[in-house]
Amino acid sequence: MASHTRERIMDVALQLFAAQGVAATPITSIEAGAGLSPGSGSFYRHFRDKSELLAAVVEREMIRVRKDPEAQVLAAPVDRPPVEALAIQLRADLDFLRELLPMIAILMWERGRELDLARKVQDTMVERGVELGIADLLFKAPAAPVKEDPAAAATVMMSAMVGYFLSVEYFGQPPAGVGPEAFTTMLARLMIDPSGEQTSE
Amino acid sequence: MASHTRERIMDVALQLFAAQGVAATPITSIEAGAGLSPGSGSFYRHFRDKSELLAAVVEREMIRVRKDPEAQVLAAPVDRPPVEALAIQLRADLDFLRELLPMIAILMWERGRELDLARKVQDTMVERGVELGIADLLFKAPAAPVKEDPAAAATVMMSAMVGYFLSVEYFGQPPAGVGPEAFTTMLARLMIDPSGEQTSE
DNA sequence: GTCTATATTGGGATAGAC
DNA sequence: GTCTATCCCAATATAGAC
Repeated sequence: MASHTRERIMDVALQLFAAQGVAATPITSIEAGAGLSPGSGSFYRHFRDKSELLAAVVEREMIRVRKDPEAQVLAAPVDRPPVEALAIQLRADLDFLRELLPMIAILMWERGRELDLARKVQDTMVERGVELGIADLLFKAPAAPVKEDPAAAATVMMSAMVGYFLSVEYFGQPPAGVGPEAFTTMLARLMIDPSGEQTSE
Repeated sequence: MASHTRERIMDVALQLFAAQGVAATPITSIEAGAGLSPGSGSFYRHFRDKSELLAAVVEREMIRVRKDPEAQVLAAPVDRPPVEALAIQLRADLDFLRELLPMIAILMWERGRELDLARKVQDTMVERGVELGIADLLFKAPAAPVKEDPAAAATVMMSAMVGYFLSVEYFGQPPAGVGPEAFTTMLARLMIDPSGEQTSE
C-alpha cells in the first residue's frame, strides 16, 4: 500500500485541480493530501513536475471514463415513444457529463493554456456520443423545424444540455429549480414535436 | 492624462483578469500594461492591493454595462410574428451576454472564491432581463409543452442560450458551425407554436 | 521511499529619492 | 506620481541522511 503513493497523489491532485485550478494548487498541498510531509520533495520521487502530474491525471481519468460501465450511453430504447426515448437518452448524457465533471472543471480552469487537455476531453465526449449520438435521434420523429435545419436543431439541443449541466453542476442551482427529469422531458418534447402529443402511432 | 493611470490600470486589469484569471495575473504585468515600470510599486499609489483593484474593476464594469445604450434589451417588437419577435429578443440577449463576457470570464476563474462578484454579475443579468424577460415572451404564442410547464420551458431556453454563448465565446467555435441567426431562429421556432401563427389580434 | 534542510525564483509590498 | 532598491514570503525543486 505504501507503494500506491503515486495513485494517492493523483487522487488528491484530481480533486484539488478541479476545485482550485492547477496553478493555484501548490505541490505542498498535494503532498499533504497524499499523506506526505508537506514541503518535503517526496512528491518528486513520483513525478518530475506538476505538468507531468497533470498529464498523468488526465490520462488516467480519460481511461476510467471510457471503461466505466456505469456511464455507458444507453442504446436508445426503440420500444418507447420517441419523446420518451429521447428523454432517456438525454438523462444518460447528463450522467455522462457528470462523470466528466472533474475534467471539465480542470479544462475550464486551464482554458487557453492546456490545449492538449481540451482536445482529449472533447475527443472523449465525441467518442461517447454526447455530440454525435444526437444526430441519430433526430431521425426518429423530429419536429418540423428540426427537419429543415438539423444542424441548428442539434446545436440547440447540445447547447441546452451543456448550459443546463453547467448551471447545475458548475455554478449553484438549476436555473429555476427545474430538475433533470423535467428538463430532459421538456427538451425532448420540444425537439420531437412541440405542437402536438406523441406522434408515434 | 498622466492622472488617468488609475483608469489605465483598470483597463489592463480587466483584460488580463478575464484572460488569465486574477491569481495568475501579477501586479508586475498590470504595471507593464499600464505603462508603468514593472516591479516598481507604482501600482500601489492607486490601489491598496489586487483585491481592491478587482473590486473596482467589477464595480466600474457593472456600471458601464447598465448604462451602455448599445446593450439595451430591445422591447420585443409587437408588429412582428411571435417567432420573429422572439428570435430578435434572443439575439439581443446574446449581445448582452457578450457585453458581460469579461465579467463572466472572471467569474468563472474565481468561482468559489469571489462570491461577492458572482452575486453582482447575477444581479445585473437578472436586472437586465436576460433571465426574467423570458417569462414575458412565453405568453406570446407558446408551443403546447411550454404552456404546460413554463418553468421547464424557460429553463430549456435559458440553458440553450447560456450553453451556446459559452461554446462560442468562451471555448472556441459554435457547436456545428451554426451561427447566431440560425441558432436563435431555431430556438425561437421550437419555443413558439408553429401552427398557431399570430395569436395576437 | 520518506524525511530534514536548503538553494532559488517570482511575485507582493514598502521605503525613500526624485 | 513614478522611479530604484529592497524586504519578505510562498512555492518549486534538489541534496543527502535515514
